[in-house]
Amino acid sequence: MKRLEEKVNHLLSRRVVEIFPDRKQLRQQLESGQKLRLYFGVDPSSPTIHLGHAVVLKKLRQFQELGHEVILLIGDFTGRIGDPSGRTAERKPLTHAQVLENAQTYQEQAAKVLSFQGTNPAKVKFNSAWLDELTFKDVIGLTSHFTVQQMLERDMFQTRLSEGKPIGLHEFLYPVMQGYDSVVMDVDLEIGGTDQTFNMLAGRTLMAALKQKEKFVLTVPLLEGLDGRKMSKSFGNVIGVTEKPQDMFGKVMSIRDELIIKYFTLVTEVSEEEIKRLEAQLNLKEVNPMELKKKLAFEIVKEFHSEKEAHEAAKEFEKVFQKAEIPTEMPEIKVTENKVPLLDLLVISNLVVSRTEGRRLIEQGGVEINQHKVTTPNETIDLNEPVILRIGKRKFLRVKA
RNA sequence: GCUGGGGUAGCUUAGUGGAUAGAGCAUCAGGCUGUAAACCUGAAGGUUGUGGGUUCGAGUCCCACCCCUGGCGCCA
Repeated sequence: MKRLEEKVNHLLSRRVVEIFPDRKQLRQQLESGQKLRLYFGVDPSSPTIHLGHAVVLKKLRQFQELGHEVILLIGDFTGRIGDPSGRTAERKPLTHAQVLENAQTYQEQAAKVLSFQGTNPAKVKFNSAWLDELTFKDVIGLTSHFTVQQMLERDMFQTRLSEGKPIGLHEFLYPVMQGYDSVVMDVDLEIGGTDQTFNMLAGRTLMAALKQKEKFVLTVPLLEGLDGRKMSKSFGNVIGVTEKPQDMFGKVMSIRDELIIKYFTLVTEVSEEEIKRLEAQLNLKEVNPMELKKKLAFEIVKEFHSEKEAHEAAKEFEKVFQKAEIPTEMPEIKVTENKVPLLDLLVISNLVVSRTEGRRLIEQGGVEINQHKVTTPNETIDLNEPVILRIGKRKFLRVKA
């Protein structure tokens, strides 16, 4: 029993921001040994599951390991309507085929963290299964459980109201839809990022009204992306869970120092005591943050790939970026001529979109051939021997005749 | 029905009828570094919502249309 208490403690502390209605009640339920049904809903608009999602998935995984029933809900219906919480007005409606395809890759990606096999496999559901079936009458019935005042409490709406910006009526329906998900699946708990708090709480309202039942809500912290803003596809600052070890390692190395500890806490399994120790070292400047980041990158690659690949990625990183050597592997193209103008080569190989861009990069000193900076744009390359092209810091290409 | 604001780069926007439409953020490259961040240098990015008109000359003025949007009225 002691062990269960410890696990529950851990479950409800790390990677947790808030618990509704309160932590104590959820703790009691969990300690009683009762199995809960819980879910996390993802928006299928972007095909990548990134480390931000992984934080939530890890929380689900913990519940899964304790024997609770976990559901990954694909918001395919919601995805087809468009997301109101951003001001991204237009969002291409997804076709049914696209949704299925996304769902497939979602599950594959989520499988990096969650288990979909074995004794207590996580389930995948689609909310179109029930949302498509609702009649207008049903919808009105659902909305009658909310007041406009409740909806307006939402920060986002308050802000827009005071700025005189529009609020679409349909935007009030999103929380209602999400809430209905909870009711249909009859869950005991919903987990999501703090940005979803309002929507998840709407589920509590509906659950109480329609099923006279308590639904817990647990929020996890949002993970900042490479540049410190919220990790989001539209900012281009994401690290995908299925990215190649090399890319993953490199991207982690490029996060700002202030995020190191947060990343350790949220996306690795390094113990909290160890993290505290690292944080102290960092604060006392006993360690070069770069070294710590290498450890972080290693842990993350290990987490999503394997220890072996993490070692390799670390080695490769040191080789290419710290010792400025040539990577062991790189893409390769073959050309038919023995002598090719450099600008043509850059365009053919898709390293640049136009000759102008290629010229610019060369003039700025961003192009190397066999580790020598190219200085003149109108150079012709002799391909009797294969050459190695480098554009910027990261792009390499081997060219053969 | 009445009325106000707006549409210029991926985003936010500046721009008296007068030169090649300018800036910040984001992007890309270089420098400094630790592939950090910040900073410095440089670059790319535009059919100025659409179509007409006036003019030597229109982002700017006129007309029509399209799109976004605030408010009022109509329901006591």
